[in-house]
Amino acid sequence: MMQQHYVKKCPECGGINLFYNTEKGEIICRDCGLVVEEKMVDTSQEWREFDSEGSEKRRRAGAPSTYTQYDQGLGTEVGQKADLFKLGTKNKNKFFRLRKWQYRISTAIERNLKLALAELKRVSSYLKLPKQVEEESARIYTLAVQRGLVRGRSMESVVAGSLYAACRRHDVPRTLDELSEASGIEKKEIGRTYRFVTRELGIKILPSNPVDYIARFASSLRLKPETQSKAIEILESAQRGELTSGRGPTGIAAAALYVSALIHGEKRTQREVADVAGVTEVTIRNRYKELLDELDLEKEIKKQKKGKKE
DNA sequence: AAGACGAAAGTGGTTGA
DNA sequence: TCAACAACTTTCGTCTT
Repeated sequence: MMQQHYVKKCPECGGINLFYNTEKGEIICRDCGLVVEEKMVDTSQEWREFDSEGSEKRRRAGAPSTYTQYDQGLGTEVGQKADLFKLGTKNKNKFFRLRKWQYRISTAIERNLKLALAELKRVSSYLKLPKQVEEESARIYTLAVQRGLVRGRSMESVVAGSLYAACRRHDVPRTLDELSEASGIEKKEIGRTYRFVTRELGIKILPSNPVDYIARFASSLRLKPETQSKAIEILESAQRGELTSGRGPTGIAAAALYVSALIHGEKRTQREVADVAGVTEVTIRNRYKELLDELDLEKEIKKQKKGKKE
C-alpha cells in the first residue's frame, strides 16, 4: 500500500495538523512531533490498536504538561506576544502565571532530555541500531518524561527500556542481556521499566518473532546462509505446530539454529549457541527435544552423520 | 575430557480468586 | 493481596563420544 493519504489524524495525539513530506515518505504531526514512517503504518498493527483503543482519552488526561507541545524536544511557550492583544486585563495575570509554569516544566524536561538523549545515542550506537529505532525510542522516552514516568526511576533505565521497546516494535529485537551490557543497567530493571513504560503509554507490543533473531545469531556463530534458511524453515513449521506460543523466542530461535547446524554439518555445541542467544543449554535442550518430537528431523540429522563418515 | 542429557530446586513474573 | 502456575535458570550427577 503506497497511499498514505487516508491517514487524517495523528495516531498519537489525534491532531489533524499533519505534514506530508512525500520526498522522504514521511508524515509528521505538527502537534506532537510524531514521525509516522510509511513502513510503520503499513506493517505494524500496534498503531491501529493504538488508535482505536481511544488513545485520545488517555492522552489528554492528567497534568497540564499534556497540553505542552514539543517540537522534537524543543519546548514551546504558552502563546506569543500577539496573543496578548486578544486578552482582557484580568486574564493577563493568569496568562503570565501559566507561562511561568510552563517555562519551569519545560526547562526541567529539556534538561532531562538533553542528558537522556545523549545517553540514548551512546547506547544505540554501541548496539549499532538503525536510525529509525533510535528515533522511535527517543520519542518514547520523550513521552515518558512528559508523563512524569521517570520519577523514581533512574534516567538510564528508562532510556534502556525505551530502546528495548523501540527495538521490539521495529522487529529488530535485541535481548535484554544485550541492552543490559550496553547500558550497564541490570536486566531485571530494564524489563521492569520497559513493562512499566509501555503499559503507562499504552504501547502495544506483539511478542517478538523468533525468526527475527536468526540472522543475528547465525552470523555471530558464523553459520552458512543455507543453515540459516533451514533454521527459518524449521521455525515456520514449529510455529504451525503450535510449538512456539508461550515460549521464549530466543530459546526457540537458538534451538532451531542448533538443529539446522547439525543437519548441515556445521555442528556447534549447545554452549556456543546458548551463549549467543543468551539462554542456557537446558532451554535449548528442552526446545530441541520438542522440535524433534514434533517434526521428523531425526532422519535428516542421521543422514548428515552418515554423509560425514563416507 | 568435553559435550550432551535430564532431574531438582530456585527465580521473577503473570494470573485469578 | 496472595497463592498457584508456567517458563526459564542454576546446579549437579550421569551418560556418550
